[in-house]
Amino acid sequence: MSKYDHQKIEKKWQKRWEKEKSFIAEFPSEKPKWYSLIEFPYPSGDGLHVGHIRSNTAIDIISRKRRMEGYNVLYPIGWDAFGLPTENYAIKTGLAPQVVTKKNTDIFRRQLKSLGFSFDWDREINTTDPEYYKWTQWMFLKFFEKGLAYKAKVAINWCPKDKIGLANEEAAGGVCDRCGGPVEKRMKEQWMIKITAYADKLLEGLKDVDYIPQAKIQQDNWIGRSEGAEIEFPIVIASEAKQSHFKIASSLSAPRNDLINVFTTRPDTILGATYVVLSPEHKLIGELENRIENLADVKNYIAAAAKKSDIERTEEGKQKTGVELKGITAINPATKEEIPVWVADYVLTGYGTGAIMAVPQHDQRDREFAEKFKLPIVDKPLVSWEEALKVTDGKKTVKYKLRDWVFSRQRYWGEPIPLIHCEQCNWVAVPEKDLPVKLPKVAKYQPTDTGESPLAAMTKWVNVKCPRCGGPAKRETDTMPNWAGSSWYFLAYIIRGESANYQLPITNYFDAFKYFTPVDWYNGGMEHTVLHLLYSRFWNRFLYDLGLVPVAEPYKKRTSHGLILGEDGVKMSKSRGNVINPDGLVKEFGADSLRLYEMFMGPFDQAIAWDPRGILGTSRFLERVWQIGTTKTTSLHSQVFKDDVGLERLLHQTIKKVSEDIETMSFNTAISAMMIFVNECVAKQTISQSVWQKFVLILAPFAPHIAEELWEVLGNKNSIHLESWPKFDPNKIVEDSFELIIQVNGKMRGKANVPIGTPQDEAEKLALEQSSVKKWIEQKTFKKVIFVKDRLINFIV
RNA sequence: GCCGAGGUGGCGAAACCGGCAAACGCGGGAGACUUAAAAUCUCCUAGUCGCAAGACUAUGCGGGUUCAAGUCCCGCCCUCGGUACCA
Repeated sequence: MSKYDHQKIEKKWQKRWEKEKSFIAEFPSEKPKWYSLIEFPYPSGDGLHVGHIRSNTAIDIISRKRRMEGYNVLYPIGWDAFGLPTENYAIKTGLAPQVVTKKNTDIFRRQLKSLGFSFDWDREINTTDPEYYKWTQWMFLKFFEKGLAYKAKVAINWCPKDKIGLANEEAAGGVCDRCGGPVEKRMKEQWMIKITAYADKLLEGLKDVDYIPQAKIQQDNWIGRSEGAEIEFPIVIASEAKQSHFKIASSLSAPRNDLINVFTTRPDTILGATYVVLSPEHKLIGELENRIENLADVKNYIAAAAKKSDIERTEEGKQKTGVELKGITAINPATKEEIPVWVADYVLTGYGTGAIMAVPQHDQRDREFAEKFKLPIVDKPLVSWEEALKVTDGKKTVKYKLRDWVFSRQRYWGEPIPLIHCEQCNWVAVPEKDLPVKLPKVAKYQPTDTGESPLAAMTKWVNVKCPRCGGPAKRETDTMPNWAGSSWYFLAYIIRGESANYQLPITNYFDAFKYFTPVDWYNGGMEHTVLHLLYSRFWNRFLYDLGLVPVAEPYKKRTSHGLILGEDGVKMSKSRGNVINPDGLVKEFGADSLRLYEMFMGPFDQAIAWDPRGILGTSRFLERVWQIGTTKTTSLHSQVFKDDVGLERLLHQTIKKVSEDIETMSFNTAISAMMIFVNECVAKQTISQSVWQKFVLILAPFAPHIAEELWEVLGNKNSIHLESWPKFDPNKIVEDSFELIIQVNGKMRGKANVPIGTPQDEAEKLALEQSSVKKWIEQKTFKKVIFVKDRLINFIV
């Protein structure tokens, strides 16, 4: 009896897989394809997180099972390496982000390989590789070319002390996380991408995909399509003659400063509209400035609102704030009544028209506001939509919550936006032959104190000739958001398999796309189910509309894993000191034990706290498997065993359970079923080889190293991943008896072991023979007997 | 606030379509083996009352539907994810 030497055996098989290129996806191939995808990691300086292992193992299990089922599996890996943490590290240490990224990805690669994931390492990608971002830039230029990229003024977080723009995370709670000072809002010109033009397509696409329902709902709600109406409320200015301003707009298209255009999803409630509310950023306020009698109050209020984020504005719950615009009123176009106009930050600029008609009788928020400021709440009858629109001259419109994508960052560590600004020609695309526009080396990674990216200081790099007219021009110095590179990476893996340096043009890869896409199963975190998923669906849909990719929806199926929290039940973080380093666990218990524990620890889709003792259970389980596999079967090779019907039945039940549970990601119960099987084997003197062999096969996707070794011990020459997935025999899983539950008035009073298929009359007879049942029934009369076949009998007395 | 998910023993959890609540594992207890310890193996382990047979109470809280509710319905409370520049 020798102990299982995980260190030696795991290394042995990892070497062999690498040498034999066991997990390389082939193209072209006669086999059916299977494309498994995990969200490629951000290579942070902290090293691999145990959470990565959870998601990677789950999809590894599915990928390995699919190979055994005869598929040509693509399960790729790469690095989503642009982003803030690396940049901030570079700012602090002066080390180039390129160098830091190289170091971090080397660590991640070694760690991932030590866990035996069946990745196709030949297709490894890195979003910060200029050959990779050449494509990201090329695709951005397609958006530009099609008029979907445009410039607009957008509010950013600005620290007036540090003189830099801040990410939302760096400005949490309205405080700069560098200096602790207050953060302001500042308007800045940014590149935008018109994702809103795809709102309906993105909604429709959801109908055809197999996402977990909450992911679909989140996407649906985020896009937030709502049908309503725009209705214009004429303005009355107290200081002027009222009559002259009492008019309905003749043209709805031209913006006018004597009307407030509101958006409502409930035009039918118009008779109850008792005031109008503008968002603090509404431009009418500026235009009517000299007519507002309490201008100082209004300006104070607007300044205070500017300091809050949208979330802060609305989350202060029932404490609504606002200021009336004194001297200005509006006319309800349906009732012709003069009603007050307020400014309040519960109305958001970005949604609808930035102005609402308040109907406190029908809307909770309006009611709270009205109650607080003693505004009238009237109960007027509803009218039909048609009537409302007719009497107000309003028009039906569709609005979306979805806003356009802010695509600029004033940062170094991102893809340079490949545009050049020329005084004569305005914005001009960098010609395809000049891509990629590489990130130049800079001395400082800190944004400049005008809020521009550090690239702006590279005058040599910035000043170029206009590609169109040859005149003096300047490069765009903004870079792209981290979302850019991850929006199309599932295509990059396919390209990378055909061309190591991702040669353009994209049309070369259409056949490979046709074979491999869509991704058959994409797993990721719930934290990505809105933004990343939506951005990449949009990006792919855009390429599809250009005829460059063959499928409209990139991901056929989407599932989500739960976060792994620290032992203390909170998110793992360096500062809390609750981070688990997988290296030590792999060394002490082995990759298979760790993989198994992470799959066994709880339901895959739920957040769970790390239990440092939990791995002991799966490690003991594997040790038992090893002992059985090396003593109870192999030493008795040539012997003929009497069939053990009970164990064979359990084997087939286990194959069924494990096969099904993998598909529903119920890995914890699959492992529990395998434990039950192994516990049963422990009690046996000998186990027939044919039974044991099948068990090793179903264990293989979970614990591939030990399974390979035991497979070899059984006398097999080929790797276990070349074998077929075992099928259960439906005839062999059937039990012949079951425990009948006997209830009286719904309470369990007895049990009886009876054959499957026992009819009601027999069950009744058997039940009433039991003294423990009888005493609850004696001297009472039956009202009813409920009989559930092969399960229970319930006497109502 | 809004959108989404969750709440079951000392702990992680299981429970198909409404049908024995607590499978499997961790921890704990007792025993075997051992000079001893570790490892391993066997048994016990929701709570209360009871000598016992057993009875009662239990799935965040309060109601409801049902022969029967962890599961379905209504109303709350708490925790987590997202909230558009963390990824």
